[in-house]
Amino acid sequence: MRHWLLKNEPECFSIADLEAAPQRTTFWDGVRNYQARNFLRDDFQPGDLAIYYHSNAEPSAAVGVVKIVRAGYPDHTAQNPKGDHYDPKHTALNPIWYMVDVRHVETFPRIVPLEEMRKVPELKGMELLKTGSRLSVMPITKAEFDKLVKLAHSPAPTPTAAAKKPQPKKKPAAAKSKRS
DNA sequence: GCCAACGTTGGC
DNA sequence: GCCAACGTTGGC
Repeated sequence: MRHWLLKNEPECFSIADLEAAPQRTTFWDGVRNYQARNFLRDDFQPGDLAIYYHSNAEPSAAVGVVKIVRAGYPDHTAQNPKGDHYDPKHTALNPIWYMVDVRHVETFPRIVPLEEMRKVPELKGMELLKTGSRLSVMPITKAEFDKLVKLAHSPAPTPTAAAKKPQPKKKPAAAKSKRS
């Protein structure tokens, strides 16, 4: 059994949306990157667990756990010319893009922000933390998975005086259209 | 909003 | 097959 990290913008589909979905399950569609596709098509297995990560969020953070309930199969949203994820090169006979089904397992009692993850030695090796990392589907180790779950069930770290910075004023997030 | 980093495209 | 231009991602 493998462990994964799945990234999505909450404006697009948040973990709350997944929790509210029928059977608390959805297909993880719209991945249009070959490296991520290979993971989805070749390596995801039912029973695998994944960290749900909110990107472009305030703050960006690990927010929960999902379980893979169906292995990779062709992403039919690539065949919808009206959809955001249309790709004319993808056909039913020669599929290019794949998706998996995921089911909600847990919404963390405390989210683990990216900023906090960067400070945890056990998480140093994660692809997510690398500069310029844009993969939306990536493997993580069991140790990394367990550490994130443990952090999410522990109190927030108390910032030291030195680490405390005045928070710059933030504008409320503008309404965003669904990501393409 | 800015912009660095990245993947993809297309001219040659 | 190179690589510059382009579009996108995503933290800040």
